[in-house]
Amino acid sequence: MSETTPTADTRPAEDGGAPAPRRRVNRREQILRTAADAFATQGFNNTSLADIAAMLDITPAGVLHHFGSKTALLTAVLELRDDTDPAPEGSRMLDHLVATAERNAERPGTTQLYAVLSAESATDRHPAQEWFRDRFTVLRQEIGDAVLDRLDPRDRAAAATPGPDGRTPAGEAAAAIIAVMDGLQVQWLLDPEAVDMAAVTETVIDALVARLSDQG
Amino acid sequence: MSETTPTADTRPAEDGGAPAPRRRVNRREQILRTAADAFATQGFNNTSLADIAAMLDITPAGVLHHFGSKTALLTAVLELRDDTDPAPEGSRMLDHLVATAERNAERPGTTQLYAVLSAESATDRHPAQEWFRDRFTVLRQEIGDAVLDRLDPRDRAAAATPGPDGRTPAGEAAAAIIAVMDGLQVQWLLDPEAVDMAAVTETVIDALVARLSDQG
DNA sequence: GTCTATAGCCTGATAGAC
DNA sequence: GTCTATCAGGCTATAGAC
Repeated sequence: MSETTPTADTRPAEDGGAPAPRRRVNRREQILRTAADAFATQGFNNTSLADIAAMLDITPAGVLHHFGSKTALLTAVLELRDDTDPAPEGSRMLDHLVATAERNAERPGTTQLYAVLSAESATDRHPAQEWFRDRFTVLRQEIGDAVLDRLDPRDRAAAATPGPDGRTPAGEAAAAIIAVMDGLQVQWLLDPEAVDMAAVTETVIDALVARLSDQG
Repeated sequence: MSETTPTADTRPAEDGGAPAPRRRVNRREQILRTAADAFATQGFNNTSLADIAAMLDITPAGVLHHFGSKTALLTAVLELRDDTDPAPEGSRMLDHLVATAERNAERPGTTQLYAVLSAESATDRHPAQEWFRDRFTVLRQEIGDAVLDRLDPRDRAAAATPGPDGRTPAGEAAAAIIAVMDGLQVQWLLDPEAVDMAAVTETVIDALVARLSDQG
């Protein structure tokens, strides 16, 4: 996934055996990080190329050179995330989610980026619409599996059985867990003192798992 | 809350005893509905006064005449809601929430309006920030009370007891319920087939109430 | 009370310099 | 490969016509 193509600066220095100090990374990546920051704090629609350009002391067209369009820049920003967030498989993933909620409270920027953009993407013909739809589909699947993994084996079959609408109880629990995390982010961004994202996430996961275990 | 000031058209007709047919309502309200629609489908930042004006066959300035600024128009749109959504008190409110989720699936416009705007409001200095912060505060309180109301009396004290951070278990459950509803809306807007908002909302409410009952 | 004309700024993107 | 100059169009809001 590495869009991180090194420039000449990353070559070993010719004047010695020491590794090059990487004074300046690729301009492209510099723009990417700046844009992520701007989209997070202002939303995509409300951020202009001029805003981003100004932070880097170049002109808007300078930004466009590297990405071609504002939409392409957004796509690149969203894909940036995949590198930095490795999710474990199986039932440990649920613990990972709680840890993520905890970490999110320390990184308001990233939290804001996804909370704001995911909702914004639900508007007509938004460029990030497909990206978020796919992301939610994958997440529901993965977290649904993780929920099944945590269940007692004899409860597992029932939770994995689709109803007439094709949805499984485990899948619905997954949708709920994702929804709680996203919804809490908005509440927390507006009023950090009012909610404890990690604690509430954990409570909901436990409550849902307990419910899937009690059914019989 | 009635901003609905009737115009001359709503006077009883002078030519007979029959009530006036109200052919045309206040222009202001006409604009309000159109704006709500536009904000819902495009987001606030991505909607121009020209968009709204075009739907009414007037100029952007014609819109501004009635509200003074685009921000004021947004505020008016948000306050419109209060008229049409009476929430019952007590534990019946939880049933009302499930019913609301069900109704939301039939009104994509309104659903989108609040899902998109609430997240968008979490960006820097957004004009609707205070409105949504207050709204969430009130909702957490009301739904927290409703949760307490549904509990068995002997579980109630524990659920209403604040921890060291000042938050009560019932309040956290309330935050979770609101979060689930909001988060589900985004998933549903992006992929209506993938989630059943009402069913999942009900599941989460039941699971959380059960958990608050089981604690001892 | 209702709205248009117009101003003045800001937008994303193309064409082309180095 | 990196970026600036420039453009045509869109933006909100003021001033004032009816």
